[in-house]
Amino acid sequence: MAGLIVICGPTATGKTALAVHLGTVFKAPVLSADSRQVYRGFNVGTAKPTLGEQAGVPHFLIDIADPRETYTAARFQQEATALIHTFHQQGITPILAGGTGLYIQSVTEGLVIPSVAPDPVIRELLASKPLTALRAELLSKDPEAALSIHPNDRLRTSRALEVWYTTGKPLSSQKGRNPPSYPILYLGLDTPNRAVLQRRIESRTRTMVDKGLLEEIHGLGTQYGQNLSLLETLGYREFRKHLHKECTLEEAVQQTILHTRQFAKRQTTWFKANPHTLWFDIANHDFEQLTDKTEELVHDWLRKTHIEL
RNA sequence: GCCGGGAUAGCUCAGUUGGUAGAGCAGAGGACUGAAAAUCCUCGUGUCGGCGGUUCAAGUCCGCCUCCUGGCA
Repeated sequence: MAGLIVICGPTATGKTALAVHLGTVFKAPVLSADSRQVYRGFNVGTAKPTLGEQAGVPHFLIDIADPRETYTAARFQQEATALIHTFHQQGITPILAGGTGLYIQSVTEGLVIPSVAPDPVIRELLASKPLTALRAELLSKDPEAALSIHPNDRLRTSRALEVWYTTGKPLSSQKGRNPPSYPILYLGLDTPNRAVLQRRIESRTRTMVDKGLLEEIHGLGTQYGQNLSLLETLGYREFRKHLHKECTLEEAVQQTILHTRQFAKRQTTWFKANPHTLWFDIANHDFEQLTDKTEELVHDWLRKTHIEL
């Protein structure tokens, strides 16, 4: 019997460090659940685990996509699920750690994602039409989806239509859940003290600059072209403006901090919805206390769920 | 010193012929099924710089004062 240990929480709370620590202690591989760390070349700006961190514990689902392709939640689900299955066959309980809520949920709740791959042609067509027209069309084709999607949400409206066009069936009838049967332990890192998180985000942003974020962005731009859409990613977008002389370095830093804080809030909202998560306030614990407590919890959980290492 | 411009929500500013005020950004909360570091929703009482005056009624008109700001000296 094997299970899964999830480490979730907003950005800059120390998920990576905790995952590496627990992975080392329990000899568990770490699966990253991060929609940007999957891409090769996006290292500094995504706070990707360093080679040193990855050396002690095997990491997966990092550097598995080319920046020119579009990695998706469905693909993540397939790859993560396959990895977990493989580990379980060896009696290994892996750690799934990251900040992309949808990616984690796709695995832990076994989301049944309609199997319609993004179609660039359809998307381009939909992008050219006024949103009200898309909305009206969706209301007639898939009223259930239309009513659950806000009229201003172009992205979701388009997606629902894309599913309709390619399958002839409504998106709403193709969604579902098929949760896995193995036990899952959810550990969450966050803090109600927003000032603490703000400081961590600020220092991390400045550290990224010191570690060569600007050089990384420049390199990606020359390697893949300036219209690489991934360069619009939070933290890359802002500093790219500075590289293009559209703002000062400090302005880019401030914008990044601001946007990261707003992003962290969205992550918090997402993860809060899971009632099973055991939360740890990073403002009240130093790293050692955190590792002690979580180690103990993992031990208890392993015993309780009859998981052997 | 003289002549202008300004002072309204944390910030930048709207405010029509007088009827006790509203946008963007910030902030707070929320949603989320093949783009998710994306996309989207909800939330606005503030001595309208101060004191007087005119008026049924003043952010809005008049006077004085304070503080910014541009020009001329």
